[in-house]
Amino acid sequence: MNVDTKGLIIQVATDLFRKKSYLGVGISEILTACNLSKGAFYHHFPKGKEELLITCLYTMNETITNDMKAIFSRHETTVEAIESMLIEVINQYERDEMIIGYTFSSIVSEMGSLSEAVREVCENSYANIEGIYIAKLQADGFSKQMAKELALMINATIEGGIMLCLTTKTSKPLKTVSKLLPNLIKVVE
Amino acid sequence: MNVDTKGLIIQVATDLFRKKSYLGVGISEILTACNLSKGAFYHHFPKGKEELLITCLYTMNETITNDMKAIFSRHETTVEAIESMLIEVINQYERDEMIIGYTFSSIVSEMGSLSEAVREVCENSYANIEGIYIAKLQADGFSKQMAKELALMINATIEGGIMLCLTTKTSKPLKTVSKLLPNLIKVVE
DNA sequence: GTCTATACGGTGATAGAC
DNA sequence: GTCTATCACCGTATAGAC
Repeated sequence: MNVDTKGLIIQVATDLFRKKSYLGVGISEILTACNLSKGAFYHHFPKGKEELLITCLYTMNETITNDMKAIFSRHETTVEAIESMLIEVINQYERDEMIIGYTFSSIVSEMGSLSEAVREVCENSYANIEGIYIAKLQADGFSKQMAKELALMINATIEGGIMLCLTTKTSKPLKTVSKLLPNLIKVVE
Repeated sequence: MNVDTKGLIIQVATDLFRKKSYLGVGISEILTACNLSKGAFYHHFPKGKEELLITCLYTMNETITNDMKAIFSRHETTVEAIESMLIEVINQYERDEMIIGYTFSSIVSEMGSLSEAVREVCENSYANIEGIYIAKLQADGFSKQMAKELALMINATIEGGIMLCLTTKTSKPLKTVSKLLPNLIKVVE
């Protein structure tokens, strides 16, 4: 019936993992939402739930970096690109009451110490995200060293801001981040 | 035998929750580590695991804010206090390979959308932490409005930095945060 | 490639003895 | 206040029919 069962599982699982965390969602729940049975699942993911998670992380990573690259190519400077990106995240959060990208922190918190494989995928995803910042910052004229440090700061602040949005159930933290983050970049510019 | 069984449970549970996340630890595991049985546990926490978590969060919050207040009273400015605080966190992380405070993000990620009660305790804890920053920033001469925004930024950046430390298994992210965060505060000072 | 049926361990939680 | 025994349920995972 369905052309791409595996794709459906990944899509539904990614959505549920974001909403209810990885450990908070069971395979049965995912399969019920997909209208599929265990047999179908273990055919596509013989190594089970963790294999599914890692696959989800890879596709998330690809989506995020593609989105970011598109935004960053449309703007002159790093500051402008980040402001534009954050506006998009904030709008999406206010619309869906859920942040659907740019963050792997929940997975790291849950699985970072339990699964080395999962931690490495997350580390790699963050490196990709910071890579985009670094390239743009260097184009802005920052030294490679400074660009690296700033990229890390930007990544940390945005991730922290997202987490505070989830904690307070408002978009205010990300709005403040969007307002003050440019100061960090401009001060050394 | 033990003078304070409830305190022991809280202590051991807090430690395990930090190491393996809330959903990743079962009650049985906590009780084995305590050398106790279900009966003892449900005597002290009749409402079960979530009640235990909330109790742990309260004591964590108290410890963190007490530690922070002690550090902040020893230093003249916000920048100095934060630098001192981060040095402590970094040293502790390099010693124990685990961050044992200043962060509720893993709990928020896991339980924020599943339990409103837990989310509210975390929100309150973050408000307490930011309150300490705000008081010091105002003593530095910042306006109330500016102090609030800066406190949020500081909180977000440090939480994000901690999360990146866990992801990369190094203390580098927090070191960079410690180095660059003062720029954010000084630029408007 | 998808189904049904099942195995088996672990979960949170309860009841009742001491 | 702590124990043992037991509960029903859900977790992941497997086997075999179609």
